[in-house]
Amino acid sequence: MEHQGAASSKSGENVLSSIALNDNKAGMEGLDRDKINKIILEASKGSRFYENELKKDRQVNQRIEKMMEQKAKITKEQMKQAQVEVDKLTSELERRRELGRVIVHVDMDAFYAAVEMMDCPELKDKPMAVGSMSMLSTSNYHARRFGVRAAMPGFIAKKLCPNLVIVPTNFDKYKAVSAQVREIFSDYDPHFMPASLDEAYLDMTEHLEQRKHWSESLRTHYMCDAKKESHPDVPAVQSERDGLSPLLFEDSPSSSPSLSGADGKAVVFGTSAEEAVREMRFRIEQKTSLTASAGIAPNMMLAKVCSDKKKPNGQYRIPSKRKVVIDFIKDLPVRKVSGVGKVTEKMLTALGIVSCSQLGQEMALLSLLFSETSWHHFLHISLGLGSTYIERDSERKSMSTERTFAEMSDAEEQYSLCRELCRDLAQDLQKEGLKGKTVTLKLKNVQFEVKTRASTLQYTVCTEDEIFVAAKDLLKVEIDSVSPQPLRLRLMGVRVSSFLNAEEKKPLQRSIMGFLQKGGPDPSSSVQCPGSALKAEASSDAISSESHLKTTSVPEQTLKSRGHQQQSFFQKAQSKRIQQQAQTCVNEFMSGSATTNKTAETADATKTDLAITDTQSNSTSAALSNIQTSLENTSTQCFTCPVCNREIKAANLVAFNQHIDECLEGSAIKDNKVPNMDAYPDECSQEKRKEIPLSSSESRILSSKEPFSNVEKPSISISVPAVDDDESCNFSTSFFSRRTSLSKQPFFSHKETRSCESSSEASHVTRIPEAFTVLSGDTKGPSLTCPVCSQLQSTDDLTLFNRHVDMCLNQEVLLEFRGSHSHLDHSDAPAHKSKNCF
DNA sequence: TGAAAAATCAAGT
DNA sequence: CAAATACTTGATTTTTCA
Repeated sequence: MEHQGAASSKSGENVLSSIALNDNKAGMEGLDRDKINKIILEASKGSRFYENELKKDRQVNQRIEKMMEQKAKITKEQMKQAQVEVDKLTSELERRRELGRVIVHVDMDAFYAAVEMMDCPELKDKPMAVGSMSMLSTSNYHARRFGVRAAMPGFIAKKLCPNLVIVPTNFDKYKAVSAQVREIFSDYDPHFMPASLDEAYLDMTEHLEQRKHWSESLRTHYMCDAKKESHPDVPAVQSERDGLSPLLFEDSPSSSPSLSGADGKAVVFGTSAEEAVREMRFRIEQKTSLTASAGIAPNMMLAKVCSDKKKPNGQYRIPSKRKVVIDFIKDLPVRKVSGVGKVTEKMLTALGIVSCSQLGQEMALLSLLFSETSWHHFLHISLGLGSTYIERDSERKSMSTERTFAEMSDAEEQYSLCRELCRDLAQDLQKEGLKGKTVTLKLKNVQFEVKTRASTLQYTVCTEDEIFVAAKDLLKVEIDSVSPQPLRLRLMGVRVSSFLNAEEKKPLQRSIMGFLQKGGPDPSSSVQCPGSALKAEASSDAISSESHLKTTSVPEQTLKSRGHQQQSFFQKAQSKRIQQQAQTCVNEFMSGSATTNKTAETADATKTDLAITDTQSNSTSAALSNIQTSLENTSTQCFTCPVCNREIKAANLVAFNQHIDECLEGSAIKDNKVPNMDAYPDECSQEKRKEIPLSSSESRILSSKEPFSNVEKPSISISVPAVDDDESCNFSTSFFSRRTSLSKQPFFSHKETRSCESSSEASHVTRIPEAFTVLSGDTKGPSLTCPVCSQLQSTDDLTLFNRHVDMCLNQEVLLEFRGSHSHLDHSDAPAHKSKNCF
């Protein structure tokens, strides 16, 4: 009732607040706001976008209503209590108030637009904006007079200002200019914090301390020149003529009297904070011919507000005195403070709070209505407090990419786009050498409703294929959930997060066994070529010091702490191959079947949670038998023993595995590296799996609750229902792990484990295998044996050795696909990169 | 009850 | 010729699920 509906019905302006013009920004004074809002509304009304905005607005109103109900229930007693707590915290904060630092926030004026105008002087007299017809990033001050501003779609801007020139964004250009500006920043604070390309926080305290003793010459700067150096290809516009900010305003306020000099003239700056900042801005302008605004204050929050105060091309300072700060805060609208957005503003307004002093007065109430973090934030604001310590480069937490497009309803197309996004993202990730465990898919349908779906894997990913495997599953679930209707999308995005933190990134001098066993890539060195998950694994760990070669086990603690996420190098390699194989099978099935539901996921190696049981639907069994058949087709011929490297003709895998076992027994025992195998129960006899966990649960390398199941089987399990105990023995995908628990078990099945065993739930405990070692004999001299081709390598350089193993493994992958799967009509390309998965 | 997922808010362009 | 509202990141809050 008292809460305004989506649109307030007062005097002519019934425009959604979210759509309406925000004219509190610089360059927007004295506009005909009503007229502008009317045009915006006309252009928006009835659109799906607008409808969604209405919907969101209603949601906010509901929240407000809830809040008001809560407020009504608050008792006097509660308020009193709350007030006590607020007062307590207030005096605590007051006691700790820090006024000793000089924090500066610098913000370039209409940055992108200014750069574009510099590059193309014809633009400088015209209203222009940077962006596209669908969205503007920023506009010049000319255009702002028409109400054209950042975050406004271009086609609406055109209605406001038909002559508007829209220039596409050119980030490389902005970055280059930004770099020049940052050079100057670092003269005043080497640890400055960039907030974006055109914004930064500086702590000038130290600089000012030193500056006091600087001679005049150190504070003298000259007009021009630098500009030409920095922009050799750009005509130096006409800044020489006007002195200041010719690009933005003819009537540019000359903020520093000392600046009105002629070309080449020396300008001397004083030692105060204001003078230093003025100097900095002067240098920025001389160097780039662009202007900046700045705020000087005792903390970041205030500095940020200040930099907006005298925009453009001005600066404002709040002296470091408590009283001045309080006065400044008094009438400041809360919305001006960074961190208070549209929604918070609206909620506060509903409580009658607009200014910061009102905020302070209502703190007791707010502490009862908002979360602790929220009201603490509010309290800081109301006291004029903010951070006085500028954080250095904090670690990135996520990376994503998303795209908007014309309606897309075709699933095939959607998968293909999804892959494309994964590819782009993988590229970016690899540029920074990052790998993350969580993959998030973002979808926006044509009604503008946004959905995100995430899945956290047991290991880190960074390649196109790895990300896609997870992303496509998430997508599939969504497609299935509305089928047979199509998903009608207008945006799709993929994000990777949960990067390993610095701790986990520590290379942790690992033993060669650790490397083989757990094989986790060291993300800090995992700059790998796209699509080659295998590669980096080897290189990253190649550094393991030789002195560790003899180590035969990794301390339990270490294993626990480093987590379950890691597969061994070989496990990964194998699981990858298996994955591809499975995928191919499934693809085949899918392409030949009308039932596209549910089955694909069963074959997927990395999905985390699904488990298919034998109670599944017909289509599932169909898929399985199909997979089985196609596997059988390729399973009965010739095998290469990875130990003796000979071609072995075997009737079945059991026979072949027996051969390998014999081979191994021979060499391992000889090397005296075999632990007492009897200590470990024979897994085969325990495990008679009656189900086929083709699913993702198989891919759980380790569950966090099973700290020691580190050698659990990775990746996919395409196992076959237990028929005959012996025959159904599981052929582990995990190379080493199986040695440990199954001396009788096959060790490496030719066509990669068409069946496998033990899902992560397996109760047995597998030990770190000391059995298998790449060391043969002494640790002196070249003595490394490749576990794939089984040949003694003539090097003891681990890097070289690993490279060799890599080659071996990759070769196999290629061979496999060339050979065994040529009969598949729909097979994926060998290593990676098949555009369509379904 | 706690972690993961999902949604929401906010900030910059 | 008409239609047409972005992208990236971090933080916080809410929901869900075991």
